Amino acid sequence: MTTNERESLVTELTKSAIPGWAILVVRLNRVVAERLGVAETDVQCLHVLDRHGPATPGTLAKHVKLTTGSASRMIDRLVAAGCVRRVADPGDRRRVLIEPTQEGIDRVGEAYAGLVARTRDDLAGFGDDELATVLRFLRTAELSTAAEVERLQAAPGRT
Amino acid sequence: MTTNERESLVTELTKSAIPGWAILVVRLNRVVAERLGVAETDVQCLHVLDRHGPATPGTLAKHVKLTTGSASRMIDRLVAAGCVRRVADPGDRRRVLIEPTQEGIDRVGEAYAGLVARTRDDLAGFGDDELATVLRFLRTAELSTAAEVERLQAAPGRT
DNA sequence: ACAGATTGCTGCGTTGCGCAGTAAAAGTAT
DNA sequence: ATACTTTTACTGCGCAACGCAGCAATCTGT
Repeated sequence: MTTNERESLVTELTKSAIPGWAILVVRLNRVVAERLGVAETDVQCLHVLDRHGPATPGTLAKHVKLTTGSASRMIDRLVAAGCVRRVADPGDRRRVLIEPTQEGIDRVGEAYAGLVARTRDDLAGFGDDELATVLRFLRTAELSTAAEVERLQAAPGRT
Repeated sequence: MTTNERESLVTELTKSAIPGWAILVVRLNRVVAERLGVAETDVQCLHVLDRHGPATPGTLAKHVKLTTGSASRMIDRLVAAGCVRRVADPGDRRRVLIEPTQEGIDRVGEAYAGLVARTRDDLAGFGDDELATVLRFLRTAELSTAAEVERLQAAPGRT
């Protein structure tokens, strides 16, 4: 039966392939943080800035799941590392906008250059429609993962 | 030109889709660790045990990129949390094998049950051949990421 | 103008981690 | 058989990241 073959494919994806890659993604994050000389959370912060543009410390704290106090320290580290810069918000003088410096952008880009090159090589083995399929999968997976993160954070106790 | 379309696909994958999902994977790891009441590294250890079976503290330390001393503490935490158990190796009395307990397996399974369910729903929107494509991509990505992690760890300074 | 909410920033304690050192067991050479 | 080296896992110690609680500055609504 083809339904069994499909089921085994789905199981292998959810139980093996996706977790298998996820383990390495977390580990890569750790190695990159060490290389950049910042904490793991700081790397996440840089990614958020890269994807969503400048943000306030409070917004960043929510994105990387930190308290505002810890976010202040995180920003201190990133400023000390020369990766970001604090900019006063002219409209609201309480607010401070965090934006990446060119040096920070370059440093992150260099750290991931090797992986990007490898990935480009990998993708050469896929057809155009296959690339579209992979992209579609990644987008949906991102949404589902985001939703699950949100749910788990909201859920108070066990289950 | 179709080569430009393909190039934009590749760029979107390497610069947006893959990092976008990776951010959430790291964040999910953090949330799951909080839920299980252990450190983030401990969750990685549980994944390694789940994928490769029982291992010694030294092996686990290498897999999660920790010193043997820190691995001892990590195992202490996991034992205290009821997730793993120390078993003496009869062949080599120096060695200790770490194996997950049933409770640990169940706890981890429950933590990821929601995401697995969502992912299964997502995969329902893909054809059989598309699932095979996604699986193939994830496997190659896992290998490339592993190679890059290895390289970055081996590389001493900048670059 | 006044009260309350929002935003970001500091002490303090907790905890995870690396480093250095230790003990026990296995391997190896004379 | 004995002595030396290697391997494996486990402890003090210091450092750093994080949460919590509190604070000052600023904005907003009446």
